[in-house]
Amino acid sequence: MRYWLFKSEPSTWGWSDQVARGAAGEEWDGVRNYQARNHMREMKLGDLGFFYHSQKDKEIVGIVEICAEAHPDSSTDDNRWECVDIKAVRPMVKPVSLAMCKSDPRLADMVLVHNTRLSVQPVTPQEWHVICQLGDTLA
DNA sequence: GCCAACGTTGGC
DNA sequence: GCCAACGTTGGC
Repeated sequence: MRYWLFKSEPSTWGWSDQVARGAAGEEWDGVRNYQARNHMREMKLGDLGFFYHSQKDKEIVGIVEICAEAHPDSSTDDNRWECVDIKAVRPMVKPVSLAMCKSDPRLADMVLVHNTRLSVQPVTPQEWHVICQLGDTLA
């Protein structure tokens, strides 16, 4: 089991949109970055991820689960691009802000802290548990 | 709104 | 194959 982080601008696709899809989940489409795509190719059914709001909020707001492994991105005919499907599992009891991540020494090496532009990122198990604690949320 | 970081494109 | 120019993202 591995852990991930999905970044989205809430005005485009936010946590409430994700929750509205329910158990059916939704394609994480539109990614046009090789690093991000490669991470999605590594994802397995049942892997968990954080859902992060970029721009205005800058905080981790929920937990999602991979409900379909990598497949062609239906938003393009270009077969280079693939995506996974994710479904909402539960919200963070308390959102964990970027500022909190930056100020916690245990999260100093987190990709989110230091490669702000990558939209799909790996999260280590240690980082996963620290953030769940900060968010008062069940890992 | 600005700017730094990063990825991509295209000329050579 | 290198590198300058350009576009995009996202934090501040």
